Amino acid sequence: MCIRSYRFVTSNLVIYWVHLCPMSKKVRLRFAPSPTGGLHLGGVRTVLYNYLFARQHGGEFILRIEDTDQTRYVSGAEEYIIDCLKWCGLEPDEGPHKGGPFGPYRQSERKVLGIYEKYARQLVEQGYAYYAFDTPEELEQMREKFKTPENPSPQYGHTLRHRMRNSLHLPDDETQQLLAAGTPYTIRIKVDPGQQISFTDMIRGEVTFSTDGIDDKVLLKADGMPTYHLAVVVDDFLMEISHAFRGEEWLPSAPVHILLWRYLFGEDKMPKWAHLPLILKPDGNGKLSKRDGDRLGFPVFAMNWTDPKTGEAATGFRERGFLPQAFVNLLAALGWNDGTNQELYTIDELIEKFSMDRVHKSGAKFDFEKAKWFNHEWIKQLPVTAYSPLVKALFDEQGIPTEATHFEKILELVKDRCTVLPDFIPNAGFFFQRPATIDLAAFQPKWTPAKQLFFVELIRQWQLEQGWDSHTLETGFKEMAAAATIKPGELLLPLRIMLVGGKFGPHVFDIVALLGRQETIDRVKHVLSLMPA
RNA sequence: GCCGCGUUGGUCAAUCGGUUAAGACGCCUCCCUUUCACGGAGGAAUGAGGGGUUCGACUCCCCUACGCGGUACCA
Repeated sequence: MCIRSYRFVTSNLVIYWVHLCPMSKKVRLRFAPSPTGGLHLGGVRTVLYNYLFARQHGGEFILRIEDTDQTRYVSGAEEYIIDCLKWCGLEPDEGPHKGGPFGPYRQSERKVLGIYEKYARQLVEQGYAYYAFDTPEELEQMREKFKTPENPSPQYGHTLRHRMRNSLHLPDDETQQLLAAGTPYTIRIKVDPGQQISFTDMIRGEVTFSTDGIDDKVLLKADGMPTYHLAVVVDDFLMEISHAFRGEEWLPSAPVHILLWRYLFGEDKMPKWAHLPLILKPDGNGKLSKRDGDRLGFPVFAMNWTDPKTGEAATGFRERGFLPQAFVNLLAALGWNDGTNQELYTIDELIEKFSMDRVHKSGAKFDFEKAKWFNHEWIKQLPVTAYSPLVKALFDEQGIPTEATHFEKILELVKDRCTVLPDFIPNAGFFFQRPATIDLAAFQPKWTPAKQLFFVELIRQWQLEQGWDSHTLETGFKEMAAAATIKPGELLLPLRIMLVGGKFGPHVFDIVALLGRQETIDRVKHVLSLMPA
């Protein structure tokens, strides 16, 4: 990049640019999920904050698939994640699905290239890591053996590693023999006690850990795959990541990553870290999980997800009838605000106003009521053309014909009363097909022959009616009511019920106008025929 | 157990040492609407506890409690 700029820039500026180049790192962020299942609310929010920061700084947003655990790999999960990002409008600039200059973007493919192994061996040579030959069973025995009430989970670290089978404590020739014999091994980082490791988190400020409590994490697994710890730092370096935003659950392992940066690439090249607060379950405590959604009746995944192994299905916000604009908006607001009273933001406004230092430190309980409020607001504010195809698809699914020419006018008329997209069905369905049930009981007790007569006369009038707009229809109706000496209120409710089937819906004469002359008359006639003469 | 992070109404939250401690969701009341919503006007409801520092603490420090996260050849 520097070289390319060189040609187009005057010599004075070149000096400036070349001088600045190593310092002013291009802004590059990444979302690095494991393809193990549905994309959780918290995951999408992590994506969002990454995306907003990247866009705000004219940088790039990268998708990297961390599929280093073959036992947890779920087929289809990667495509699903990509689809979710697309639905949310948070599309990466680089990723496994579209390539880019820093590929491959799947860690399993990068592993084949020997990338991680190279760095793992380098660490061993430098004395920062070592070979460990302990089998899973041996590790289990160790944990069992050294477990005490005070220390229920003994760690493989400076206090215990001398009792284990590793290149640090085995005689050199034995290590060489084991290696030569092809004995399975892992490579573990050697963490020396007695050091303080500090770093500045963009949300939390300075955070300090002592190496005393950090174990010798496995870097390279026996199958040759890197663990997360090795893979993130190697890939963040190789992909020139400038800022790494991830969930708070990673905070405790940050010191391991910092050590790795120090040993491998230099701490000065390390991305700036931010550990995002968790999204908590609405009741009680703890991380929001899919189970909470099932239990409390709301989605936690962005889109529908069915686990291919278990067949277990989970509904998504999309299928529940959320608009992506609302989904992104509500996620942005969960843990961040700009200090004003504004709550509704477009993605462009978010890009402009988002700032990491206004992200909360503490987790937020998810409130589905508030989430629905956001959606409701977006349905009301957006022009119906923004979502009418989605609504049409919903009607199609229900087998409700929507050939009516006024489709969008109808949606416009009822959108204020729709919180999620499927709400359009009960609120607008009666425009397209006659109500399945008619709440006769609501007006039958007060029904009189005079009213019956009024409606018969009304039909006759409407057949002759010149104009067919809401206002003239209403005045005509009221005049007739006056002539019949019946209070309009006595007639309005029956009319409404004849047309929509119940006590709901927009202004009656708006309905009459949109329904059209023939259909309105037919519906009135039909109900009249149901009434005792 | 140990390590780390956190703690303002039921929930999301503003405040960055001096305010009657905003606003939103939800809830309640009223108005509008001869339906139901939308909308409008009100209302109830908050700084975990204890010590400091300070003329003054929700804001700064310490302790305690509580919660969360981590403590895997999972991410």
